[in-house]
Amino acid sequence: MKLFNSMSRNMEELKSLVEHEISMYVCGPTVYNYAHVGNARPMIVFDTLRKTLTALGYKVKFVSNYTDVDDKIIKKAMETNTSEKEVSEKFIQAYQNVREKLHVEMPSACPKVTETMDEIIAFIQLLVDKGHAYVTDGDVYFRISSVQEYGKLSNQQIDDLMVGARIDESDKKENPLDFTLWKQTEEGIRWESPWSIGRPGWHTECVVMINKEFQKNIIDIHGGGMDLKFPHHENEIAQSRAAYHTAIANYWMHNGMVNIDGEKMSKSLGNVVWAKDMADAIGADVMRWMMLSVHYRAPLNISEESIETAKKEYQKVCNPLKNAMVKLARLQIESKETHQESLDKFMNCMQDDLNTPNAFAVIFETAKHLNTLLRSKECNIQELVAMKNALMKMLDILGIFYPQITLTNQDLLLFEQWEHAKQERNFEQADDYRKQLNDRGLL
RNA sequence: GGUUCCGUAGCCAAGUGGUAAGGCAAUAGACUGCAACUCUGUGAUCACCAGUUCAAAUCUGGUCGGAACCUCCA
Repeated sequence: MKLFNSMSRNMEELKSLVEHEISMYVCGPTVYNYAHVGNARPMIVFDTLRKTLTALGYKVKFVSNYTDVDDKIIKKAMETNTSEKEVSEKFIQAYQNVREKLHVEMPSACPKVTETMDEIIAFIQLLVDKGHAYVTDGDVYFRISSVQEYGKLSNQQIDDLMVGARIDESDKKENPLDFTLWKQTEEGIRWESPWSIGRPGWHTECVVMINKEFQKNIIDIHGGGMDLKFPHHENEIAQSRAAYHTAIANYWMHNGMVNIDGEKMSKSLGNVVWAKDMADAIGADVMRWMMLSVHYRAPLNISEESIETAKKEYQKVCNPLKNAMVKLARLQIESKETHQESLDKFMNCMQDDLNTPNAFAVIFETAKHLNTLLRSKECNIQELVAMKNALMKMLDILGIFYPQITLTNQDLLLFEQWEHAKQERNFEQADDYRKQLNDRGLL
């Protein structure tokens, strides 16, 4: 498996820490609203990576967090006159629903900030003790200057970052780039700590959760959206370096952003699309199809046209699959025989940094092969079985579902009647049978 | 201002040194009782300029155009 590592900006062969096992973590959402289609992309991308690795024989432990403590959640709670817990619980549930809807396998664990508070406080204390963090008026800040290689992931020089850094409340910070580990607060949900009553900063939770969930200071893969590279992931690395001298993960993966009709999705533009709405409107399979038909690192533009194309393509692949299933069911042939060559070709694409566009080309090729077999007079049944099974396995790895066909005795009879009627050139009758079969979803 | 990425047929999109995958659309055929499904054929020299090389879409330099991040958005 080759992966593009954002840290080295190079393609690298994946070597796991433990043979045949992969530990991976993907930054989850702040649960103050529904998941939008931008949130859906990392869900689908990393779920596909997980499925691919599993297919390659790895045992994958996949963790993704929920940030359930944040200014936005507090704001929402105050606005709606509820508690932070009610807000976060609601949207965590909504997020889980979206996962389910999109055929995304549930993570091995979904830690929450509120349930990791003791560890977070202990971790901050560790940083303070080691001199990597300092306390000012009840706030705790990370001391950027205390670690080497700050800026390596995002490939930025500290001096350059300084130029763009926001200079406010800097009277409290030694350096404008120092980030908050703990913030003293007067309102909203808050916890007692050695420094003040307050809340943790955003960048600490992921490091702590990784350490806690995996019981390790370093994991194989850390993923998230491009926009998290800086400062979030950079800050995670800084903290891990400070505490444990590791970069927290060996491979950093970042998915590209989603645009709607060529524009960035944002609240101000008013073009935010909720993942659940799109899934309901076009179906999970078409949605996955669309998202995976572009390489995960490239930006993805969603438009009416790209949706229509995905729909047609998905349909085009399902048709021969369904026809093959019907044909084999009528012949009462069941076999697990798989066309290994096609499957290997597909897997090679997937192993090339998840090159799903090329993988789709193999899918189209396989579908065409099926069609050719189906329309030939002397259909090679053995090959039909093998190609059908190969195609199903490919779609399984992409998390794309397809029709499942099981024929009842009545269905079998209908097919025979239909064919008989056609032979007799009784087209009225034949069309009636055809309609019945069509209604049963068998044509 | 800094960093990164991108510009391939009408559209989407692979390929990153050896004479341009795939899909959608279009078009011409074929199959078919009709329809649907399906099959076959047809299209680009890769933004522009200069250079390196026997050889470049692929490397180098420049120009033009677009995007993201640097401001706790995946």
